[in-house]
Amino acid sequence: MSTPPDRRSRKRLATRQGISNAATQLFFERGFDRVTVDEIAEAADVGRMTVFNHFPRKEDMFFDRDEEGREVLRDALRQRDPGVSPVETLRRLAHRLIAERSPYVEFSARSQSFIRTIEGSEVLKARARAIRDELAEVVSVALTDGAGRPPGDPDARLAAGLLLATWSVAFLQAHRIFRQKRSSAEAKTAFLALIDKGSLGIEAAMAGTPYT
Amino acid sequence: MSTPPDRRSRKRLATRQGISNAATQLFFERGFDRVTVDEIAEAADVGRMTVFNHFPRKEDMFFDRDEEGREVLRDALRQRDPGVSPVETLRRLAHRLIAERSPYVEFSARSQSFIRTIEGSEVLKARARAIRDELAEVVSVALTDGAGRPPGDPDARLAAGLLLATWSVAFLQAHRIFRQKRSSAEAKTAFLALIDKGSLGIEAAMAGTPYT
DNA sequence: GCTACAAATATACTAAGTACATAAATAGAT
DNA sequence: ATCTATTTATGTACTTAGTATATTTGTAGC
Repeated sequence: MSTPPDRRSRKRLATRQGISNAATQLFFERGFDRVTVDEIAEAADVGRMTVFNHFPRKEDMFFDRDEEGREVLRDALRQRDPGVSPVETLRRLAHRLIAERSPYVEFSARSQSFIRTIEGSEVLKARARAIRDELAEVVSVALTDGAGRPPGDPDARLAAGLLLATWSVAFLQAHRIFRQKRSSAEAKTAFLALIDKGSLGIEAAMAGTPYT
Repeated sequence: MSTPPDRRSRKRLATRQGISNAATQLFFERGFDRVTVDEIAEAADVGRMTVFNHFPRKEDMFFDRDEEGREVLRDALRQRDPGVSPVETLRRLAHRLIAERSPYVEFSARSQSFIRTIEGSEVLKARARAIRDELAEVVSVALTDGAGRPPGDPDARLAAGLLLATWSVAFLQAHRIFRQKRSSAEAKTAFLALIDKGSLGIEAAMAGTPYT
């Protein structure tokens, strides 16, 4: 979050931010598929190759903070209370994110345009699914790490898959509720209810494994 | 499965099959991304536009039977014993598919090249994820239909998401086991063990809903 | 054989992404 | 302050998937 020391890095970051900002605005205005990379380069006042230099794929300009999400999950599991199961730890993380009004679980008019932009593009939906799988991999590795087990343990993979499925359904459903009822409170309630329900099931599935 | 009556349809189907066969062989030989549509057209001895006429996207030539999978799930849930829960119905379907040596749950050298081709291409992995979501949607709709509930019910979506996550992890894990141990029997055992474990958790999560 | 229609094909185009070469800016040393 | 090495930005040319549109060819029904 802090500004890098040398000018070179600062300028590089500024260029990147400029591209990201220009791209995001255009995507929100006209939809991801109706914006060309040439237009983004034009709007950001940089060369076309510079765009691809910072963002290998067009969709990376939209999802430019996916590493943050991975970190949140890793941190939560790394610093977990040994007396609390990983699944319960992530359930509590969901409640904490809501309580702290984290932007990750914000259900508002602004977050709606984000979701609607994704839903309007097959490319963005594909990337969102890929990120979901990447997050499941992070959780799976964190689970085996925490339990002193080799990575790739089938039970860890199952737990991680079920967890991300739960979060994914809860997240999307909360956004649907907000869209229908225009109520952030109801969306959050629905989100947590689904997280709790899913977590309960996962704990049951994992009974007897080192991840309980 | 039966041959259509008129010559026109037969020829159309033959053309389609020819393209699909040529494409599949090339994909297996060199990997999906290393085969161009022009080469496929050449190999199938048709024009390039004919290829896109039958398969809107390149990846549709690889996954050309995804509708079958949807049908299997729909049928299983439609014809289920009312005394048996949907989750249990699908758990039994998994066991039946294995018992009947269904090609959907075949773990062999042949199925390995299929999986390896997918894993070697981001495009194919993306399509596989999309199909997973489509299957979840099918299950979700079947669940609400069967329970006389409006589609889009959050609990149904959660159950469907958890189910597909379970099947997906079980499927991939079974293929990993086969790759490591070269044993179809061990792969199948691992597959069913994960299906059973996941199903157990889903039943627990859904306790109290109409889907139990 | 004539007409209607559907399938196959040709041509021309758009846009993402890659390969490769070059120019400009900056850091670090003298 | 200037030279040098390195990083960043950029230009040019290319590949490939996918689309739009028109045209040809083959088949069905009369």
